[in-house]
Amino acid sequence: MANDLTPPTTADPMAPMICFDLYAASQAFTRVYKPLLAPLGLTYPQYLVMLNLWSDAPLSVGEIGRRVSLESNTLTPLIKRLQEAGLVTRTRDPDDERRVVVALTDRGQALEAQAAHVPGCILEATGMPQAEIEALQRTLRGLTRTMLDAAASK
Amino acid sequence: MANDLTPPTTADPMAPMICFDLYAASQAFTRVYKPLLAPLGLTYPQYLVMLNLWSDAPLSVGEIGRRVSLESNTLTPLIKRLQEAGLVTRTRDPDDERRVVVALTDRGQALEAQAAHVPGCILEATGMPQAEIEALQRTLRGLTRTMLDAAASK
DNA sequence: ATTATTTATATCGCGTACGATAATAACGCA
DNA sequence: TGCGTTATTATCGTACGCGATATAAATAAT
Repeated sequence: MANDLTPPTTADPMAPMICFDLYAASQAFTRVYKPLLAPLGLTYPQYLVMLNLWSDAPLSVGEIGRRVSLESNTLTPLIKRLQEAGLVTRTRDPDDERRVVVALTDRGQALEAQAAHVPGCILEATGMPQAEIEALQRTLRGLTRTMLDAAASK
Repeated sequence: MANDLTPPTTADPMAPMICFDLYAASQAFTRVYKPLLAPLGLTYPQYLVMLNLWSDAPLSVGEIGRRVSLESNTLTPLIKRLQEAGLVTRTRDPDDERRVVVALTDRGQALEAQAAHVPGCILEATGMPQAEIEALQRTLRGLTRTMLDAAASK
């Protein structure tokens, strides 16, 4: 650790931090999403949940969680906020009283049309051709799987 | 055990979400970092701050914020926790009383050696050769810049 | 059938993120 | 000099993200 001549100034401690680059890119997306989603009254995680409901509602809390990689400790309050906003309903599944089924209200359903322009705006903001984006997605998914496996095998 | 990699359904609403892939990859890193940093008593954002202090302490709050892309609303409580842990000191800059200068304590300084193995563990967990990681970093940094420019120009 | 285990949500606490705002110090200029 | 402006940090409120734990329903085991 102690060395008197190595230059700490030239070595940027953030330079090798791939995780930081991922974080920064993710935050940059959030900034682009925010002005698009704010008029709809949605945060980005809420938008991800609504995307899945627009596609496949009704869905249980657990099924939503599997799709957006969140668990009930995050999803329960998030979905309650969507409920308070009048976008979804939460009801116990009669066939399995453990489950809570989330469905769209008319207002929640109607919001889909108002959000239709969002994906195009995001794609445009990336400034990358679709093929390059898909290549990046493949790289990221492979990396994610490798990291999760590493974390699991400990 | 929350995990979904490839969409088995035809119309997966998450499929085109590059932002979600970034988020998932970032979370995967967090899971690998956590068991490495927990013995040091650090969270990942705290580790990023300490990295910069190990390299260039003392640093003002604003300078740290510029390096880790966080502002005082997040950094002030974070650094106070580092202070309560006995790792750093916070003092007003006599030359400019607006600034708060963050410096390392002996314990904070000593922690660098205990964290020396972390970057290597992360690199190993990615399973990617250094060159490929650097290529990914370049892609992400370009994308980040483009997105931030898009957000600013709007 | 009773008990044990698993599954599905919910609750709690801590630590980020971040927009909005406040408080104080330093600076620019008439 | 005085005063408006900018810069730096802190405070507040809302919303995630997640580990740990709790609760209740469904299922498996004995």
